[in-house]
Amino acid sequence: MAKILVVDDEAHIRELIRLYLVDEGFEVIEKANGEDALAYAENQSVDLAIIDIMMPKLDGWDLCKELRELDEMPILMVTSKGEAQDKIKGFKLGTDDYLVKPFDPVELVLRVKALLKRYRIDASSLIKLGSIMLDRRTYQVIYKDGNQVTIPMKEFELLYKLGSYTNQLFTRDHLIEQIWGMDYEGDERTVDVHIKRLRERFAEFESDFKIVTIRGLGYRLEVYRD
Amino acid sequence: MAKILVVDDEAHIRELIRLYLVDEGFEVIEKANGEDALAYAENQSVDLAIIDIMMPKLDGWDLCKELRELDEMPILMVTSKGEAQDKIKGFKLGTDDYLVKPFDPVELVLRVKALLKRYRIDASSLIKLGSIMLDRRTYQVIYKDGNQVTIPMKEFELLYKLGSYTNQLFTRDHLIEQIWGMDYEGDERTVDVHIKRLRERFAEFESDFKIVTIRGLGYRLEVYRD
DNA sequence: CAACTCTTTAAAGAATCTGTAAAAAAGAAT
DNA sequence: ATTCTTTTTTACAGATTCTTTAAAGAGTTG
Repeated sequence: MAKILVVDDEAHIRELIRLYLVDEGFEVIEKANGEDALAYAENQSVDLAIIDIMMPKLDGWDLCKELRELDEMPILMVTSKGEAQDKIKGFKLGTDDYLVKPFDPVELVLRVKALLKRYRIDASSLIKLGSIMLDRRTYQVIYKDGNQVTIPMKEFELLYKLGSYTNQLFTRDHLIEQIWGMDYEGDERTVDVHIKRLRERFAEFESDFKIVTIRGLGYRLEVYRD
Repeated sequence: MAKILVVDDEAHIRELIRLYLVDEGFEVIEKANGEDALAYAENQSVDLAIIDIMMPKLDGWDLCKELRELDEMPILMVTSKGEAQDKIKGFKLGTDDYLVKPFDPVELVLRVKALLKRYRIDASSLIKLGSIMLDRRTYQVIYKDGNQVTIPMKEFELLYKLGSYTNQLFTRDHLIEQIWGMDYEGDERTVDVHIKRLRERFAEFESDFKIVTIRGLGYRLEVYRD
């Protein structure tokens, strides 16, 4: 399920949000201030962020801006009453939706779901590639017999990305931007090497799925069975 | 490419927007009022809408609301100066972005692209030639059974070009200019060789489509069935 | 710190694609 | 029927792109 970052300095508000979201099967990460939230998002992927505007250290708007630079994720702002002016500001910064405190938690859940849908984010963190599965939460490969194995991070991310959109072409550019980050300076051939290792590692599953080279363009993952 | 609905009662604004968008390869549908726009969107699929707020009949906000109910499409609002209040209203209705007139067309294009990316929309340009299809995004041939195959780039481009305007004559000159670039120095016969390769590759689909030689002039692609 | 794994780089080796040139075939024209 | 023009076919060499390998660098762990 989707991982949601909840940033608010009031613990009871976070608790309230968490309760409702967890109930819907979402994974919730709580942070009390923008700084902690940013530090987390820099290392871990987050599918959606719910951010309170008024916060110590890094405030909601700045966090929003920073997150936007990290990744194209949907952001839901929470404002206190009487901050109308802030709405416009948020609008400009590219917030996707907002709620005014006090809000109905049910509406929060609805909006979260709508945003995930709008961003075409597939909530499940489990991907099935023929007889194996990839679990994004643990970065593990799960075999049919239930065996779980950890594989190198980059390899996992690459396979996971390709597997998230089977049959779709990914250019090396695109993969590097998505996995290594847009500021990556290195060689494009790095992708090739990881692809090679994945092919090697999963050679025995050739009849389940295969990474296909599209000459001059990139790679594509084909799945042959469920 | 993505199809964009432009709704504005001022013809010259529509014209301006159209010029820039078409230049980027988008397909543009112009409508002068909300009613016409809605009627269109109800029957034809649209990837993104650019809507002016002030319009006769059905105004921008109402159109926005109606479109939202039709389909989850990104909407870019265009406001005239001094309608600050409207921004908040639009925000609530779930507009995705906005621009204030007069705007820089280049920025419009940037925002359109950002929205399409955010919504994960990349309207692929598919061409159908009898029982096979060509996907420009991936440079691949898609067979009826769903099999996707990569063919050499130049061959693909040639077939794609011919297939984009079936039955229309293309001189070698024209093809070279379009595919190889106007600065291409090489021999015209190169086209012939690629045509030969295409004919060979798709020999089994002769009853679907065929590349016909027009002696002394060039080539033409005929399609025999849908 | 030494051993380990993971990641990246660099470069050689493979595979594939592309353009050329020339021979063969086909189509017009005389 | 012969000649001329244009297209098709063939084969190959050069160019481009991908794969593989090996080794260095970075980061971790005992």
